[in-house]
Amino acid sequence: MARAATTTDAFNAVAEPRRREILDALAGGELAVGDLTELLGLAQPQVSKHLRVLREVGLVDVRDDGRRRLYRVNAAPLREVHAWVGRYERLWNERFDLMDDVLDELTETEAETETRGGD
Amino acid sequence: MARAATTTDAFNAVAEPRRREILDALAGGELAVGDLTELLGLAQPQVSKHLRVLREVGLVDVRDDGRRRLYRVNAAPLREVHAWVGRYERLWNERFDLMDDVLDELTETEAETETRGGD
DNA sequence: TTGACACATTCCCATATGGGTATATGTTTG
DNA sequence: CAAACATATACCCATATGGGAATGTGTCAA
Repeated sequence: MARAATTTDAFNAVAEPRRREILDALAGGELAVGDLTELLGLAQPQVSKHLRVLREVGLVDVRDDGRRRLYRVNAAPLREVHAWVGRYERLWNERFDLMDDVLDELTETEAETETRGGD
Repeated sequence: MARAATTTDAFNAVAEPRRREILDALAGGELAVGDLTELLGLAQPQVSKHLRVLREVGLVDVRDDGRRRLYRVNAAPLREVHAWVGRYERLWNERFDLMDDVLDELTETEAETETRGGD
């Protein structure tokens, strides 16, 4: 099997930096494809393709406006991502507590070393 | 260019469900590779390869214990993910508020419709 | 030292990717 | 209608993937 499709879920869709940029841009409100190509400095077909992926996982909605298509964010699929990552919030805090302990120990060790006159 | 490497960052590393399972398993504490293969029902080489990816993005640390290798979570790299997704929390809530509005409107419409005696 | 054990690495392969470029579809204007 | 504009799709390609299977590396026991 190969890597899971980018359209599998929000996790995969959002792993691509360009798609995160698109969502960030759309966070301010509806934008047309042309606006996005300009903002991202990316060619139009690529933008359209990224938007397709985002649409397929439900991260954006489209609306027709004459010959343009206005895209807007639908953050709902990000809830799952947020929920999963959120479960680790406690862990990375603990991690930093541990880090502090280690740093303290290092400081003590250095103090001892200096007392002994170096290695 | 092809898709970004899974070892590029936590976003990409965590897009793979198996790797999320591994992290979930390790959330309870240190585990050896063998424990993980059993828990995930995945072959040992595959587990080792997933662990390599997780190591390369700093999501796990290793420790030697005789002929086994104990892995533990290091959630720090998930902070960035959490931070990015977190910016959309307000948006998906707004989204649900809008949904509520829509539902209200629908209810009203139905009420009218019933008053008028159906469609 | 040999064998058993635990894990890492290598090779093979079908697959989807993302960018580039060209072209199709659809809409507005003249 | 044709031309211009906005967007979507199709195609080509180098690349990394993740699983399967085989093998390499290092550690413990007899």
